[in-house]
Amino acid sequence: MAKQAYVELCDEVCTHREILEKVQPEMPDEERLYDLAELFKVFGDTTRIRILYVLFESEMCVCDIAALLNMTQSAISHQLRLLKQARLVRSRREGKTVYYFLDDDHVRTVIGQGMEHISERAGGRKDEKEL
Amino acid sequence: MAKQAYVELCDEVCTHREILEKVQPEMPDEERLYDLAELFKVFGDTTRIRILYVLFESEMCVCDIAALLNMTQSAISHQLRLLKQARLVRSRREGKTVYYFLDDDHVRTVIGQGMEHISERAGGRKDEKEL
DNA sequence: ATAACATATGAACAGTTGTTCATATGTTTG
DNA sequence: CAAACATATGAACAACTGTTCATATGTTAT
Repeated sequence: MAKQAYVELCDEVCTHREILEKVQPEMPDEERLYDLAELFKVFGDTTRIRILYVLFESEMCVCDIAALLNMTQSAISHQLRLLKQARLVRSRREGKTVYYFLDDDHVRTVIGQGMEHISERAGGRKDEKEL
Repeated sequence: MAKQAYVELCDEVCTHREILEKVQPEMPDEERLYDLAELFKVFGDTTRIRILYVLFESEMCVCDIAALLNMTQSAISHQLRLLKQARLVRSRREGKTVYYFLDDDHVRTVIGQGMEHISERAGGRKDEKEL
């Protein structure tokens, strides 16, 4: 009922110390897991996803992205800052305008895998291997 | 200042209709982009990331996950529901206990790529190709 | 049927997040 | 320098999210 002190697994029915001993050493540090979640949070917003998609095609300045996505310059600028902090985009200044572009290819892979995943939904996958 | 009616790009300095015409047809439907962001939102939480990592090793019942992560059964159950709705995990009942396991391999790929991305941070990458 | 256990779920509350608005910074041109 | 333009940023507010608590559902054994 209350919080378990150590790691008191549920009765002995379903769980075993064996699992614990197998799983725990494989877990990354708390800090890494936190950073990972922070990274995915950045992907977890429609505006930012749209920005990234736009940048798939070509580098672009802030006001263009704003125009393309039909949003205010301020909103885009705020989001670009987050994308930059997460190292998903970088920027380059040319006179008054600042061009943003994708940082590395993990962005493409991650988004690509995500797209695949949500696409499978529509497809078959009716087979449940359990009862 | 106010919202642009159509797609009025920023002056003519930086932007061009060409870009617009190139980018816009490549953009997925709003609905897909929304679903994609929703998917990544699911990855964007430490608890859920930790659950997924635990399930990398082996299927597991709710109370075991709760014990391993030192969280309440309720909290884990709520999160498992989200993971299930996102089709990242599935479940299988065996008597009183319900076992959860990873649904497909996109989970591994996505998390793997995410890990790679945050790891590069520590590494080199000091080269800025622009001024 | 009742008790015991594993899981699921609704309501509520605190903490977080995305946008807007106003304004600041930085750059170019006159 | 001042004006014009592109971008950045701080404050504030509404909307959303994760946990907790209480309780419901489902399963097994007595």
